[in-house]
Amino acid sequence: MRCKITEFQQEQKKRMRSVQDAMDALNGKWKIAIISSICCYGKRRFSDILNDVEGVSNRMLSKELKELEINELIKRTVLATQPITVEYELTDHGNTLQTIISELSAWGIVHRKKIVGK
Amino acid sequence: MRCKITEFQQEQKKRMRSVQDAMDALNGKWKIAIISSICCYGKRRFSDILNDVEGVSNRMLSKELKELEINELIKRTVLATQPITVEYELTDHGNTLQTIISELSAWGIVHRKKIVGK
DNA sequence: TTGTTAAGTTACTTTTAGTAACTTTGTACT
DNA sequence: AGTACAAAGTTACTAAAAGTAACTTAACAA
Repeated sequence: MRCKITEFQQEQKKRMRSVQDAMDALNGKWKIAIISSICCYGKRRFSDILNDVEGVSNRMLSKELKELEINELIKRTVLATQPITVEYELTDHGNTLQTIISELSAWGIVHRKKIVGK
Repeated sequence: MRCKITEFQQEQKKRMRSVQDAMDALNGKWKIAIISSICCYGKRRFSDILNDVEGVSNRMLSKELKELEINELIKRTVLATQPITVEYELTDHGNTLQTIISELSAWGIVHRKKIVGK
């Protein structure tokens, strides 16, 4: 019987847990795409994001934006225009995702070449 | 009427598309966690991954592993032990996800401090 | 003969995502 | 005055994905 967990194994457990913590905030089919839309432009309105993110519906966009707001990754601002527009932007915390998104983008290009575009 | 799409906008579109390409390969609640389990240990058996990834069921693990194999991110090897064991390891292509996973792990730690562990 | 192990699969239920139509508020057109 | 349109959603309903629990297969050990 194993009585002592190695330091290495404990490290892996921590690593696994933190990866899951990240994914809990970013799960859902559209979140990363939504963040990258907002990220690219700085500020972005509901209908702009709806256009940027191919395939997302207004229902899903609304839902995912709410969850991103709860996780303090984006900030929602209602503008007193006519008709009203709503602007979304990344919080400082949301901005810390920039490197991850850049790398995902780079990886996506390689992956498409390898799998999709054979 | 806008007749010319700016170069900047075209760049963003490409960026968005490649992010989606990446996410298409990595979607599903458990894929990233599964990859990081295999990645940490080099080679990992079905039951090991089942243990590493907290909350995943054997049904889901089986399904996600199949999809990862289709996307050529992991390699499956049946060993002639008794009872048979199956080893999973990252392909070269799968290994290119290492930096993304490390960054997700680092981000997850920061995020937990900010949101969960307040 | 019964039990155990690894790596799954099957049948069934619950949760999540997708679709399409509707809402609200003010402005512009006829 | 009546109709239409726009932005940012919401609602009711359907389809797809994920979760649960029990079952399978093959070989070996008690």
